[in-house]
Amino acid sequence: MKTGRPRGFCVENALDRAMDVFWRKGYQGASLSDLTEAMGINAPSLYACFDNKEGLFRAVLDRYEAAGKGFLQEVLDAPTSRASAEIFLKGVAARATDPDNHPPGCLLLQSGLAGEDQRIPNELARHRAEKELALRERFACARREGDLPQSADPAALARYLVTVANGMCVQASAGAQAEELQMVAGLALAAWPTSETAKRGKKEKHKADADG
Amino acid sequence: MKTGRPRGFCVENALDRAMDVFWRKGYQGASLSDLTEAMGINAPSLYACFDNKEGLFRAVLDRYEAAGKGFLQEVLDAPTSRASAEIFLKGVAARATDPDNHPPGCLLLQSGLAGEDQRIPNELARHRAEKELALRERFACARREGDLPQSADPAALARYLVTVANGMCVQASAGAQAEELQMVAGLALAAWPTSETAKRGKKEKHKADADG
DNA sequence: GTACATATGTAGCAAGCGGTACAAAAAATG
DNA sequence: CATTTTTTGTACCGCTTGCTACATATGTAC
Repeated sequence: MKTGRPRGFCVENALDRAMDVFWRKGYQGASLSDLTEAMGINAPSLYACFDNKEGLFRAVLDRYEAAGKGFLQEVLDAPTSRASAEIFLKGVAARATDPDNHPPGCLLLQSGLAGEDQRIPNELARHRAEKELALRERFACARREGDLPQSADPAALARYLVTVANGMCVQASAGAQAEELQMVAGLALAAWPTSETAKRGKKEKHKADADG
Repeated sequence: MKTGRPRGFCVENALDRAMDVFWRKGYQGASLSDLTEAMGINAPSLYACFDNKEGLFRAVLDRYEAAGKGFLQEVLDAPTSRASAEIFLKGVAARATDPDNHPPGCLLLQSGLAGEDQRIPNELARHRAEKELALRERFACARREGDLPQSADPAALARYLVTVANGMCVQASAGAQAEELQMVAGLALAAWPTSETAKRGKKEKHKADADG
């Protein structure tokens, strides 16, 4: 058994409180006093557990990513690339405007696009890029399987989706409503390329209409 | 003639230097020392001219908006809504990745989505919303004139465009290349609704093909 | 019990923050 | 010339920042 005085607070609860502060105020805007007050602990406890402010932030980031892992998997597991795109965009729209749970927007953007040094912005960009990569591989696979036309560019499609998603998060942080973002998601999906088989289907239907 | 010792620096040059600092470091991340050093002046000169840090930032914002006014007008003056959308998205892609002139991304996002108090984020959101409004009115006009189908929603289309634009700026700040964003713009434009006349034109062409 | 290991609260550190007091400097006005 | 008005550089203010020294509290191991 581990010896020593036991920790007097729940790490996960504390991380959730800290996440809320970083989310609302950004990395730089969140002061140690803000954080310790929200977490209900004193500075030495924070430093003993997370080393420093950046360590705390990275722990928050890990927890954030863990919480979003299920959603990403749901997106990747969708039967078609089109379904993946739809679940992704509509899910982001819903999650970015979820009234309880979290502030509007996305922690990966709110906490800092820019900073006195670039380390945190870079870290956040890395996390975002990971998801873009996952989508790209999903779509590359879809193209190999004929679910996407050969003319489709998996990298471009993935980039397009995360671009729209990031934009929706910006809109959400500025007060956009869930329904408004759902409409954006719907519009964005209209750009999705039609698969070869679907194209053929359409052509045949047209031909049938003309013949009939 | 105005009496007193003349100002020893060019206000517009100083604002450009300050803009660069705010752009790269964000509002909070830009310290007074950073700003005065970049502007080549001492603190008292800054305070005499711009009141305080927030005053300087608002002056920078005004200058930023003035510089972008021509581009916005070009977008609104385009002959069709579709052309407006294309000029807008491709222009944003180009401007967000312009290597000289400015850091990558967009000042209205880089300088702060979140902050210790919400005043700057709100101000930035207001500026972004202004452009969305201008686009909405452009598209509402286009619908009245038959350039957009009656089924099209001008507000949704405007929101969609600024969402994609904001997303592209996020991508640019994370290092995305100009060509990559141009592809995103191209994809996003594929979602643009077809006008009634264009639809009719297509149908007639199909009919002609079938007839021929 | 005693010894040890870890966590906690108080109190405070050096450094940097946004902002300013003050006197010298540089122009127009008479 | 002296006067007035504004800007400039130096030097500094009070405050907050991220962070820590230190003594005490609270657990396990023996």
